[in-house]
Amino acid sequence: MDGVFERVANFSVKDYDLEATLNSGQAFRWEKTADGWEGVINGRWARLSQKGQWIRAEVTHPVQDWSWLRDYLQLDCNIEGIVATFPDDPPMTRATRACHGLRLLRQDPWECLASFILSSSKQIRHIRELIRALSKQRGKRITVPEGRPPWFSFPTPEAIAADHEEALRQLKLGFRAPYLLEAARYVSSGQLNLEALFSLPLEQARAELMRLSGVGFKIADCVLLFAYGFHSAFPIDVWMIKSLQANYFGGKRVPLKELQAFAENHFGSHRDYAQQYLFHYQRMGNSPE
DNA sequence: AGCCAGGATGCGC
DNA sequence: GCGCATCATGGC
Repeated sequence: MDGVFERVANFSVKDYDLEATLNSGQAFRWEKTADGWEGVINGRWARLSQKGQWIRAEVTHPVQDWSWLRDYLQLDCNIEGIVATFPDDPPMTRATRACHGLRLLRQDPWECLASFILSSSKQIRHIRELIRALSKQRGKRITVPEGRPPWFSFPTPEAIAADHEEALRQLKLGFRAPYLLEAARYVSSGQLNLEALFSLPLEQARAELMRLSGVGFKIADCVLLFAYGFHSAFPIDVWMIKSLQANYFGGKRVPLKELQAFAENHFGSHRDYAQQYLFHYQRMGNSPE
């Protein structure tokens, strides 16, 4: 790729729904404006918008190689092939049709881990507010175009690790404060090597994440989905419990263990995407947002 | 007022 | 092994 340096790029896309993708509970910093979606990728401000078959990206620093953005947005994934692996049953078909174009992002592991530690027992809009406040208080101010409100990078593990539980509690993190602090100290000290998880099998990567207090099966699988791209991760939260029970168990209550076993067997080799489609479809129905 | 939110943990049984 | 209370906060 030897293009020229540009601040704007346009990408031809097929079967891509940018709004659904940025607003489906996998990333928490994207904000809708009159001109698209503003957010931060790899510590830099970006604005994304979509018109039909085109996604437009605007950044503050001239870029020659846009592969980082193609990777983040997963522009090159074969969504048709993935959808073809879904089970051929009515609920899955409904969700697939309703969420056409929804993708899984490929996010930074630390930001994703920290974000989902904070997500515990919180509504999505509260998670967004928490992360906005945390970034403002502990991140660095970054360059934005003239006239745009200030933006801050997501705080590094080092910045959090140097902090104190009580100070974090004042940012309204609640019982999540010690969890985030421990995670930051594990990562910044090298006790947990997030880069190394890319080359581990799913079960080992999951076990590594679950060494952290405050990280159980569900949060671990969210990170394995949204940052690492493990195809067999299948986080089950309250929305997925509702979805699975309503669609596959006649509305009856089912123990979590049983739901996990069902998901493991039923949703095929791309459970990652099947999960996100069911989740988003469930949340569209009676969305609190 | 009580219940719920992209949960996890520690306790009693 | 299971169910249950508890953790902190905000919105309905």
